[in-house]
Amino acid sequence: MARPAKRWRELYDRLFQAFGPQGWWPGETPFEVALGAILTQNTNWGNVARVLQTLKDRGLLDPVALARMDPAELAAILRPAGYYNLKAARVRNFLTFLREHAGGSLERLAEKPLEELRPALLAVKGIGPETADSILLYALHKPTFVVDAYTFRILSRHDLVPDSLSYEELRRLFMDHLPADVPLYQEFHALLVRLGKEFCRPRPRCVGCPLEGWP
DNA sequence: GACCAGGCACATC
DNA sequence: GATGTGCATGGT
Repeated sequence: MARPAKRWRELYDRLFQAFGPQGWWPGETPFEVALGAILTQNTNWGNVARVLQTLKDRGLLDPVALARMDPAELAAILRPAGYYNLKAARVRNFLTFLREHAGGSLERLAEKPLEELRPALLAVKGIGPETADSILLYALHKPTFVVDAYTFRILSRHDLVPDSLSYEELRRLFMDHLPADVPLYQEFHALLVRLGKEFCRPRPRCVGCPLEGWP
């Protein structure tokens, strides 16, 4: 988008003014955040929260404990989050990645630079661009922008970008027009999700949307 | 009962 | 590169 950098900041300011700070991501530890990122793929967050609570109650919200579990048993616990067989495999792929790259520690993983981590995460089967960027931004505090279905829908519905953009193109637009600021990226994405959930839904169309009349 | 939800891999053209 | 399909539960 040929839109100047000022416009991107204005979009953020408008959303922040409308909704206030979102305090994302929900999760007490970086590992819980990363796990949530995988489990919420194309899935309502409420279903994911239920699974995370079960894991927490059983003392399983831990890389070592999860890796020790029988795969079928893991899948059974993930059931409420949907795609449970698929997600059990994806979680296990991530655990293997974590062990091989950082001895199972997200704190140690965070010591590596973004430029190295992003391609490495994307190489994990089951971790695509949105999941990778969510883990990087919210669990590892790396300055990468998270694009999701809400982001596409909001920007295209309000004619802020052409709807032909790819994930990477839209991500670059945000990053090229905003400073590499982790809290800013975290809030911005969270605000877009908030807007998407409350107003910019598939049906009915936006009513009373804070972006009406903007720019 | 249809539609939706903070995707991804894989096949096919 | 674009498009179609399978994966699955739970809320509205």
